[in-house]
Amino acid sequence: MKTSKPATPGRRFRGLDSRQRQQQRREQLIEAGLQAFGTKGYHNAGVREICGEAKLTERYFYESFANREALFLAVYAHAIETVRNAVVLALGRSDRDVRSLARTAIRVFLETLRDDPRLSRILLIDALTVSADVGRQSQLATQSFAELVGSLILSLYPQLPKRHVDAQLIANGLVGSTVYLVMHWAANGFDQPLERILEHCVLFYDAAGAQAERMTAG
Amino acid sequence: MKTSKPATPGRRFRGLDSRQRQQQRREQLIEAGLQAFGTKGYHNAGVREICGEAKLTERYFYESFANREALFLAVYAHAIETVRNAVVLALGRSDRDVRSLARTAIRVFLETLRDDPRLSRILLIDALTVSADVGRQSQLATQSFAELVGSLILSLYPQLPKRHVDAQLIANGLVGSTVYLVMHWAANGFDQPLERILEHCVLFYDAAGAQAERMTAG
DNA sequence: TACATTTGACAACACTTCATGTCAACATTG
DNA sequence: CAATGTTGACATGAAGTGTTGTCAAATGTA
Repeated sequence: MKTSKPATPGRRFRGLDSRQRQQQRREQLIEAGLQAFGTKGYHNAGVREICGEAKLTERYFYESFANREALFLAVYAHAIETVRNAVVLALGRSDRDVRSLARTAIRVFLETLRDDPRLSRILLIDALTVSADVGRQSQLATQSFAELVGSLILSLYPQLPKRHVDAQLIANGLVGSTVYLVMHWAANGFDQPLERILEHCVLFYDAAGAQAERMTAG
Repeated sequence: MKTSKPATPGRRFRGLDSRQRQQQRREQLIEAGLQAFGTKGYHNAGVREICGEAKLTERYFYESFANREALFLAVYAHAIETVRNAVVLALGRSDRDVRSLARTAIRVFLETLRDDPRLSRILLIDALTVSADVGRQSQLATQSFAELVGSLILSLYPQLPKRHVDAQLIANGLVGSTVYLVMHWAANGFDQPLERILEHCVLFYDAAGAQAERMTAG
């Protein structure tokens, strides 16, 4: 790098020192990446376009990111953080009973993606095809979520006959049904009311729960 | 085009007339596309590499396809045909009872994708990000499949309270759970035995069916 | 054998993108 | 104001890709 940052705060400019300005530029780029990737898709958004969107020049792009993939990774992390924050925030002021906890979690999930459709493109579609590296990363993320669901199932139905049924696989299937319903919802422009989608999402969780109960009994 | 095909069968070469040779080259290209797209992904497989894989030169590529996307479309159609054929063939010699029909269908689906992992990459991942056009096409395909499942549900539970439950949405969720389980299975190298995955797939169909029954009763 | 057609290897061109570099204009401090 | 850090617009080169064209060798036909 030619422009190696000094350790000092640097001269102030527009009320901000150099570190703050760089941070601000980085955030502009992430927002621009969210916009570009989230609307046109990763493979149809070039560095030039992203910089135009961010109102910054290419030089500042490479100041913060080694390449386009690195930016996507940051955008992806940002997107997943957005969703996660919304969910845990809502869970904080929700009931304690597990069923309504799950329901609010899913509702907030749906709300967040509907309110910013770019997120769904980033999280559910592009993340799989950007690169092998990003693909693994995204798999780990959804996997950790599925594991949460899995442990929830196990805590609710500890007697599950493990020889025949794997709570982890059930959790995966549940995540899949939810994700797929969201994808379909988004693909059709979020035309149906959120409540309707939500009801069908939880329907699967209820159905799986009932099935689990049936199997622990029999 | 300079090489405009004559309507006549043309001279014989290597025992085949021109039309047969062209057909054969086309199939070589589709097979090569299946290999390249299915292993490295659409966005990481160039025309040159595909031609190398097919042992043909670029000229013959553009003889059969206008561009890379056109080839992908053909590969996609081929892949979906492969799966469809396997499923309907198996259904032909299966029982009539609906549950075992569904089970064999899913089993053959799983077998086909396990025996050729390239198919799952093409059908489940790449199809979404190649282009808006291909994306729509793939959505239509899975949608038509979901509609089949949906009509099946309706025929089994005609009393479903339509005001609150949409058989189509349930079908979508079921497709999603299956697809997701397969993706996860494939991503981990098909390590778990097929029967185990199959059991968990049908578990969701059973669970949804039981739930539907519960709702028609109540 | 002589000739036409088909083929394969590869050159060539246009085009795009990434990534870095140049330089004048601007803002800030002393 | 002068000096210097900072920015934006744009040039540039390297590399890859898609697409068309050239040409000699191989393969068929008369």
